[in-house]
Amino acid sequence: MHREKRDVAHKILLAAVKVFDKYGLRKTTMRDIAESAGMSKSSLYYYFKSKRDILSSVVKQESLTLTRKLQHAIQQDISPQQKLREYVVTRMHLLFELSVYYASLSEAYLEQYSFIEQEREAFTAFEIDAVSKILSEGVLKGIFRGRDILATAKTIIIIMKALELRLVISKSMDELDSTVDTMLEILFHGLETR
Amino acid sequence: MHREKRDVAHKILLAAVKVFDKYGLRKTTMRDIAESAGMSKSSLYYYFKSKRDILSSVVKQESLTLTRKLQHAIQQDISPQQKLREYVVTRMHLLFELSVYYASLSEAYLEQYSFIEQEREAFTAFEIDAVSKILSEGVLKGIFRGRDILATAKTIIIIMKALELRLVISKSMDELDSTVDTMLEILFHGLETR
DNA sequence: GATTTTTCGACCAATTTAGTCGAATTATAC
DNA sequence: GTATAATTCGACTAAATTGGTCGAAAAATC
Repeated sequence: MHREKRDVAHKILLAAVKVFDKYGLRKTTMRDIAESAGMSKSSLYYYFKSKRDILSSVVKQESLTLTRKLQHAIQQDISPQQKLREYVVTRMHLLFELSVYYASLSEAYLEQYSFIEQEREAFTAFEIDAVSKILSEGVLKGIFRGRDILATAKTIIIIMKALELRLVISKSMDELDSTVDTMLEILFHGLETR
Repeated sequence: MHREKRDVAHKILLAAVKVFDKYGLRKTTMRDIAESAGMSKSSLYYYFKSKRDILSSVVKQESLTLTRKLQHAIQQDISPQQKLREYVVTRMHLLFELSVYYASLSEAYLEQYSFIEQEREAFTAFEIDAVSKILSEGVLKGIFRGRDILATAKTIIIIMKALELRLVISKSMDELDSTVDTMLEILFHGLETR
């Protein structure tokens, strides 16, 4: 019974993602989610206490997927350059897939939800940590210059945010990958010791 | 002054298409259109008397583009098979571009608007006429079998409606084209005199 | 067949909606 | 310049839609 309750809750979240994708976060109503999940609006409230709660659950779920997969991508036994490349590419592909999370980072109307702001900050902290570690490792191995690592990490994250814009992504994924290649090429030759 | 009034009206329609695309027909509000057009909601009513009027104008405009380009595609001096191919391919590409028109054909909520129903019927009539003519020409030239042309045309239109589903289209356009090729291959060998 | 879990229709207050109107602003004509 | 016409907009309304509640009906479990 506990099992089943969780299953229904999960089904609702899947339905929510579907309509969030379709209409955007702001335009999606509880009625939309209910219809998509194939149940009445009232029943939704048996599993979630508000629309905010549903959105929060979706965001938390996608957030977990994102950080887990990013973490995994950079724990491979590869060079710091390859790690940075893996991080950037994986990050972009995931942000494209995890569309609700992406929207939560970019849609202005969400400022009303404090948990979104928290999530944004937590993710930024995660990114700074992850990129810094890659840079540190590169410096230790004599591959990257021993610059101010924190500042460098923040710069790289800013560049990634630029790449993440839907404008860039709306082209094909292959094209995106080669854009990343080019960018990383430039980035590396600025970073590596000569 | 007459000139400028039409320009503003046109600007509003472009803005409307943008937000219709973004939110869908049902979810788009006059406020959304006004914001997208960079003017106040009230001003919209100086140019259009209702949301229905705006939607109607967009649909009529796209409808004209669609039928004009389809007409043009089959007036080339090519074989009946090539004409049929041109028609199917052009139709699909256009329905993808003319997204509001596409939505107007498929979104259930629009049943409330009678002009949409009229438009659907008019387009179907256009299609039956166009495809029938291609088939007739083929029969005259001894290329297609002399079957019941109307029934055959209707069947082809049904097949096109299946291809038009966003499911198929969401793959790449190239893939779509080759799907069409394959389909037409099969279709022709059933139609041509052997 | 009693009890607990789950679903839902009816309902509510608050917000948002399409659409109106008259006054303010701007452009045009004289 | 100033009268006149074209255009914009803020304030407003009535109706529809919104997120959310509640208690009764179904289903599932015991």
